Amino acid sequence: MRVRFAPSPTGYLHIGGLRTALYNYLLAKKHNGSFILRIEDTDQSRFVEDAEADILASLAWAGLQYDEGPVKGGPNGPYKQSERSDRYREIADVLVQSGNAYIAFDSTEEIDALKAKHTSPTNPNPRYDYSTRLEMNNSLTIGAQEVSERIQRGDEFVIRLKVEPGQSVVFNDSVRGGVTFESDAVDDQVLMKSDGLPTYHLANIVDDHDMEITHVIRGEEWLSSTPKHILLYKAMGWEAPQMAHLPLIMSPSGGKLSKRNADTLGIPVSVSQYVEAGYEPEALLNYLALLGWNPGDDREIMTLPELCEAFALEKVGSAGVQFDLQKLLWFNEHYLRAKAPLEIASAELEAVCSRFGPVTQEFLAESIALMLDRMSFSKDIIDFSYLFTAPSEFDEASLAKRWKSDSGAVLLSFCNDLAALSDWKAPSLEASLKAKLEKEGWGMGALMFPLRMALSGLPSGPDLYRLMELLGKEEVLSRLNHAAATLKTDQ
RNA sequence: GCCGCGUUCGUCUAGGGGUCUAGGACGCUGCCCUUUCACGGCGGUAACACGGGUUCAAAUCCCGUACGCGGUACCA
Repeated sequence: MRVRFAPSPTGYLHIGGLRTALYNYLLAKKHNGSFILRIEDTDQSRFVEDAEADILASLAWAGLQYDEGPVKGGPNGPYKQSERSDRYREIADVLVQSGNAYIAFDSTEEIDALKAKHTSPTNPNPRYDYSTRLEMNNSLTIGAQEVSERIQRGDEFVIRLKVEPGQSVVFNDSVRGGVTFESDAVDDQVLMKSDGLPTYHLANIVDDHDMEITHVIRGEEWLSSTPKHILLYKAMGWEAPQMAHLPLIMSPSGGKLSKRNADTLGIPVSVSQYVEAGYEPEALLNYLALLGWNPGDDREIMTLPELCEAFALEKVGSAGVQFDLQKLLWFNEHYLRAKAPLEIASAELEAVCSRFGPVTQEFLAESIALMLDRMSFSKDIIDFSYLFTAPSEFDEASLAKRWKSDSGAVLLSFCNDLAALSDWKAPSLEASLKAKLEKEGWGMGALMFPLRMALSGLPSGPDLYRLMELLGKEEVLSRLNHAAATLKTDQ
């Protein structure tokens, strides 16, 4: 089994593209096959300079390693279509020689004129096909002599697929079952553009054949182009690969998840945006795998090897799927909490230090261990500033409600107990606090709230004893004294 | 317009004639845990697009309608 992911460097890798790559990867690995990466850069006008680098970087980030492809190479290279032009030209010539394709000289103006002529309310999009091609300037209507003269002269021309009407093009799709198109509805697609480069349709089938691709897994937007590809394989006498068209990923507002409608909903569409936002690659992959596929049981949290093991094209759904950022977030939180605090700390150390000054990796790891249950992304740790510096603001609403006139005095009184405490560990701190409550006859809230407020400036947060242990005696006493001094007269 | 594909809780889905008073997950929500919040645990909420068939029996098969999506380029 050999599959390929064939993105076009006309933009950064799209989240839907990553899912297509993932499904290809999963199928290949499931069957011990090869996963090939091919760059389809045949459109010079839409070429984006750093798109290819972004595609490679995004796949690497996701951990989808390809067996053959650009940079890495392989037995069927090159893996960039711009470097395979001769081969496409060769095949195009074969198709013209065999009568399955023809040369056309029509200018854009002439084609526009054809369309204008045939446009009517019942036919809003006239095609260049069997019904109109004899009205045009092509090797079907011009003598062979003149055709070669015009080519000699340097006239621009394209090569079009000659689609004969009256045939049913049938193919089996692994996701959708049998699909039938009538050739009457297929136009004489351009195969070679006037710039000498192939269109997707030609390059794609030539490469898939030459690279011995056995399964084509791609987005549903290609479904209606498939009859052209089937016809092309037939014209060349090549066996077509097994087809599988994946359901499209839709925006919650409807339609394809495009840059525009996703951005307004706060949904990133480029993989690089997910990298930047701090998503864990395992989370994105796991979420994407389940977007249109399921393992056939109730499992949801699955590692890449588990996904490979369970994957089957037959379990891929055929209806479009809506992207749900909230569920992705759930996956992300799950994977984040499964990580070692020290590992997260090493990733975030630089950012934390540059914001708050020197912090040791050990201290950061302990802070993360304390905060992990309330983090969604590893970078969230930086938002808990009170771990690294004394609070400069205190939540006014809860202060007004719960800071009593004696709260400052309560804090100072407890400070005396704490100052005498030698074992600065959470259990001792808890024992000390409870002893204080008992001795003074205070309720839990009378001390807990002022304490939390003084230490973090917030009415809620992590376990206080552990927080106090983490901050250390000196820092805690300093914050308590400061709060008692500054907050006492407010109310 | 034409061609193609699709339609089960708000979302992702299980289901493939009787086991469906339709299961799981996210979300939302109640309770428990807890100094608080979060995490976690236990509950709740909510769906077979519609209309005809076929059948003893239909979410499941067939037809039609509606709706959605894709395509209709010298873009991929």
